[in-house]
Amino acid sequence: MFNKIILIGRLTREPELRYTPNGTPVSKFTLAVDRRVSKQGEKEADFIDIVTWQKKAEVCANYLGKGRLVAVEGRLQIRSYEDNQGIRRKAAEVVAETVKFLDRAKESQQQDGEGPGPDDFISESSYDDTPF
Amino acid sequence: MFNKIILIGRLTREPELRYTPNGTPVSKFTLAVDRRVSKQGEKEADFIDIVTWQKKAEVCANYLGKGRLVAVEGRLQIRSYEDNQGIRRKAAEVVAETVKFLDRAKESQQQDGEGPGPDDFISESSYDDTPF
Amino acid sequence: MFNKIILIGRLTREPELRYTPNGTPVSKFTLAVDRRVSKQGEKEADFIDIVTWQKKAEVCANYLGKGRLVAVEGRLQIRSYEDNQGIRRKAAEVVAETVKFLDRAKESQQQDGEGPGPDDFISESSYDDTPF
Amino acid sequence: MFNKIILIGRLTREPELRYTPNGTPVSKFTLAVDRRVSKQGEKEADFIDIVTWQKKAEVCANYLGKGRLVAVEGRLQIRSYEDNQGIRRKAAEVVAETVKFLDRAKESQQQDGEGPGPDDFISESSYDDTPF
DNA sequence: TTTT
DNA sequence: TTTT
Repeated sequence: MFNKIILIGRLTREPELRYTPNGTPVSKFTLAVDRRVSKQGEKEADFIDIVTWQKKAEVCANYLGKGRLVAVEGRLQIRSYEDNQGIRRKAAEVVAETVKFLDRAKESQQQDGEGPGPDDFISESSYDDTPF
Repeated sequence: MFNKIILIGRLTREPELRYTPNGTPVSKFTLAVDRRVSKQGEKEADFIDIVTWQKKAEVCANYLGKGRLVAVEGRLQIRSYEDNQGIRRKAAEVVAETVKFLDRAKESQQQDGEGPGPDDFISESSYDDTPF
Repeated sequence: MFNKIILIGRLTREPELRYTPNGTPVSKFTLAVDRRVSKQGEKEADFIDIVTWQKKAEVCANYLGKGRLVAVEGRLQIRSYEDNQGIRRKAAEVVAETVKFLDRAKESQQQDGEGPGPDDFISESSYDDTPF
Repeated sequence: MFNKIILIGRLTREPELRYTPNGTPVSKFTLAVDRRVSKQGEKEADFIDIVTWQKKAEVCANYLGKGRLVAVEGRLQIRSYEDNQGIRRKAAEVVAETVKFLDRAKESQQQDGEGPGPDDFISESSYDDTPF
């Protein structure tokens, strides 16, 4: 009925971009979201899978890379499936509605020109091409 | 770094209450969070596991039951573990900081008097006995 | 860059519905959002102005009334204006993207049939007719 | 009953730090939160007042400055008061529970050593000294 | 000005 | 495995 999650964290790897049979772009990446640091100072993190669709998927794949700091707004989705050994598993992933870039790419990471920086927004409404 | 989730949904079962070896109460339940209804009107839901600690755990166990409507605010936690067949699994659960009751218990569900209703809050701060 | 607010509270009055010169429906109402109850038990609330546009505005005006419990998701907007005495004022209002009905209308409040209840959602995406 | 706001924006000025008669630190600053950029590309922002208390107030005053990028989590509070001309006014402000620094201070802004950077959190729970 |  |  209501399902909203907001995360700030860093990408643990390059986003991977795929296309569904009918050509819809999907990109996936994982966010390391640090937990409150404990008194002893050990750093712990939750590694949270993110999925984005459509134009956002392509923008993320083009401009984001390992280590980049982003804010993600979306909903938590739980999928039940069978892995290739026939084991029943559950997957939790955040379907991103908005991905905000909070730092700039390092020189070495840049692919084509500047790309969006900390003042730009990759959101459903601005890049919207969703057919639903 | 930032991890906040807000859910509204219904309990799929009675909360289960346990105690850690040192006596800390923990309660667990599952929330059915309906997704946006599709055009064809089929209802789909995400079944999201919730964990609460301390006093909140006891209040939830005492007053909540199957079918009750609640709002939960907390953080998404991803744990990695090995099940009893030695299979590596990941568990996603929401650690609740606040649980708000959005409807009243049915007559038959009430256990002891009225219990909290839609204007009461079960939160970290109001019932707080956390030692950390 | 990111601006998201989530409120649960009760309407302090009937929503008022207007139309802009070009015919866009706008409805406004105020939400009483109770603060954490203090130890002494005095109840305090924030009275927060809500604005909704388009179809949502009409649905809210048709089905909501004084005392109804709702969840609102939106963004906080600060407008600066001059009142009719020429005094510079600032207005804070929440532009609602989603309004969720969390209780049912009382018999006496119902206008036409049942209307949406605690499992229905009035949201941008479901009732969308926004031209932007 | 539930009141949660999450903002990402930049400080429009240095935070101002005061103390209540009984010595509690309070700091105030304003956040410029850019709205979705319109098609025509004109930049608009909401200027939102933030209040922080206790240790957080001092940390913000010590380490934040004009232009810094932060994430704020808190609740929206509406206060009614009379200004010094006797005009009835309403003030909207966000009482911050958590302030997260999303960029590093510029060389010239640094006051004492490094200070918190994009991986640190100034939150109720970590710096907590609240007597309530 | 305010809701249960 | 699932709630209204």
